[in-house]
Amino acid sequence: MPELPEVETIRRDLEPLIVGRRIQGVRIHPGAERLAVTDAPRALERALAGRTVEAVGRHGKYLTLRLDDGRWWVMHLRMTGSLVHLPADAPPHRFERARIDLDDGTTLRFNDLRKFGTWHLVDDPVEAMPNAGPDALSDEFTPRWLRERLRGRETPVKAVLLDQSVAAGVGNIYADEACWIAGIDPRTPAGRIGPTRAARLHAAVRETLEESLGDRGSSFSDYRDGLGGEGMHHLLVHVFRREGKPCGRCGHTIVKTRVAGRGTHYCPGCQRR
DNA sequence: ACTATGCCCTGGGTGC
DNA sequence: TGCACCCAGGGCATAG
Repeated sequence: MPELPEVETIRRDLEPLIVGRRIQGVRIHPGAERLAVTDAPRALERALAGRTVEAVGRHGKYLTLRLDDGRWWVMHLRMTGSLVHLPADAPPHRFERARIDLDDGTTLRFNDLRKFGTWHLVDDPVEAMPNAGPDALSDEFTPRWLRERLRGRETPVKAVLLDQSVAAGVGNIYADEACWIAGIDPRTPAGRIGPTRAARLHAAVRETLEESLGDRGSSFSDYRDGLGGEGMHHLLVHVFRREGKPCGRCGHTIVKTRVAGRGTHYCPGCQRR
């Protein structure tokens, strides 16, 4: 599942390889028509052909490619998507859903087992992400902002962390990790998190995202970076998918439960309500 | 306004 | 070995 650290790794990998490159052609493969959200597949392919990539940005889990006609190609990889730079003659991955040919003889391959990924072609990136709040690594995501968004809510604190209007880019892995770092039970009603713990949680969100980014993300299953390689951070997580194993801080056995409809991992020994 | 649930999708794992 | 079933989940739509 590419979350903020994974998408940022892809962005950094691809930026030097595709900025200034002209798109020779785009092909959305049969069966992957739903990838194209804003236009029909053939119309999207036509609109992208001939454009030059001017910048590669990111907001939350969205990749944003600025084109030379002023429009934005906004991609979301959802759970199993990847975007890999390869030579034109490299064989397709088993789950290749689309292919982009560039003017230097290289390609980008959009691979996506579950076909949940999306492409938008828009005048402004916000059109593709109407509910996106501040990026979790931006200056706009502050302890005060998080505290305000937690206040008065009955919903579990983890559900607030997963809300992209609160902190864009946090997904299931890093929500669990942030709660562990902060010593907070992910089921805790959000309104019970006071200013001190909110500040701790804010710092924990930043810490887990930055640590993972330093390790080029986490490759639990399908995630690959912009060059097709794996991240390292899944080897260093504290709780995510570590149920049955000992907590590195207190030694209690990590458990798995369900919170906000998502598999949730925490340590009952040192994460408090 | 807030909260919970279902939908999309398919490979991999489990149980019989 | 084969087959049916269930699970994973981001973002959105819908219902209560």
